[in-house]
Amino acid sequence: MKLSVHGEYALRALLVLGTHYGEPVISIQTISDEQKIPKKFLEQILNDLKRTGAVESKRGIAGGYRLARDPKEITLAAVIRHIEGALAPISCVSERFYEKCSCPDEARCAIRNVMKEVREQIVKVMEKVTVAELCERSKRLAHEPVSALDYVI
Amino acid sequence: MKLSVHGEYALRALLVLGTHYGEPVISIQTISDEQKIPKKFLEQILNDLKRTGAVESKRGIAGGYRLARDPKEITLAAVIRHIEGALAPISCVSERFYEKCSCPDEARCAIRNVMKEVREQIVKVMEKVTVAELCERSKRLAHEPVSALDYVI
DNA sequence: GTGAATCTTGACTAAGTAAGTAGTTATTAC
DNA sequence: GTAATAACTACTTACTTAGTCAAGATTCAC
Repeated sequence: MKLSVHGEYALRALLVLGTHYGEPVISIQTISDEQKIPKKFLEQILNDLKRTGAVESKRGIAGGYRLARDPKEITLAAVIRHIEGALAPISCVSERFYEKCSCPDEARCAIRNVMKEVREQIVKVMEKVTVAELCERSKRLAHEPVSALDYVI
Repeated sequence: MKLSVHGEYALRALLVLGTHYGEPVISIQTISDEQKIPKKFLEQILNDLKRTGAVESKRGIAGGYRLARDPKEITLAAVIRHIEGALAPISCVSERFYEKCSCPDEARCAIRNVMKEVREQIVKVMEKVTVAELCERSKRLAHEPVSALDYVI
């Protein structure tokens, strides 16, 4: 049920680009430093994001990346779907990456029935949250006293 | 965000064992036939399930498997956690499989904040649904007319 | 134009996971 | 006690993931 680092890094990169939205471009180096992501690996990921149309790049000495669209219009669901594929826990309940599974009667499969619920819940959150929302949360969290934050051990 | 086949097969096997709850034991062969799961692969999975305490086995000529506990007490969450590990999409929001991630300030990480919501939603469904519930759904779905079922293409 | 900084592309690799196979051990009917 | 059946254990193969390396292309300051 896990997101790959690939997907996680993509979100982290978008968060950085989102907070600097409006500025010309941000270099890979800056993102890499800020989020502690291996630079060469990050290059690949930003390239993926570029192919999906989330970011655009500028080459050369003052080059870098920036969001290609309004951060309000980039949902986490869309990003993850492009980078990782299905959000659904099993592909027989995925709407965009549907694949038939081996169970004898898919339409009457109880597991599929449950997983459809899980999928809906995941999509509900990921579709709602945009890069803009992510940035707002980040800002809000930065101002909250540490005691108010909930740690998970 | 996907469940592995391992986890899926485990649930399918438990569904079979659940519907035959009360009977002495069910052989791997039967489960394999009923759910079209490669037999030898299924052996491994049932073995895993045995180690987690969900099923118990009987060897020899009339051997097989049966649920070790009341199907009402076996939640999908518990099964998947044992077979696959964390339900959470990233391990820094997992309660039982927590791992520190590389982000600079975990407590104030916006992505973590969102993923915590996703995790909660997943857990909510998976914790609620037990093997007994799965069997009921299966029975209910079997009796519904095909037209009432929603197909996903 | 030269050089330095940056993105771009592709191949490469090491490690881990998934899926499946083969052979072994225990139980019981006869 | 032997043979059949079924659980159990260990191993293999292929694929994916996470990350590196190297060479190339573009832009801009000077």
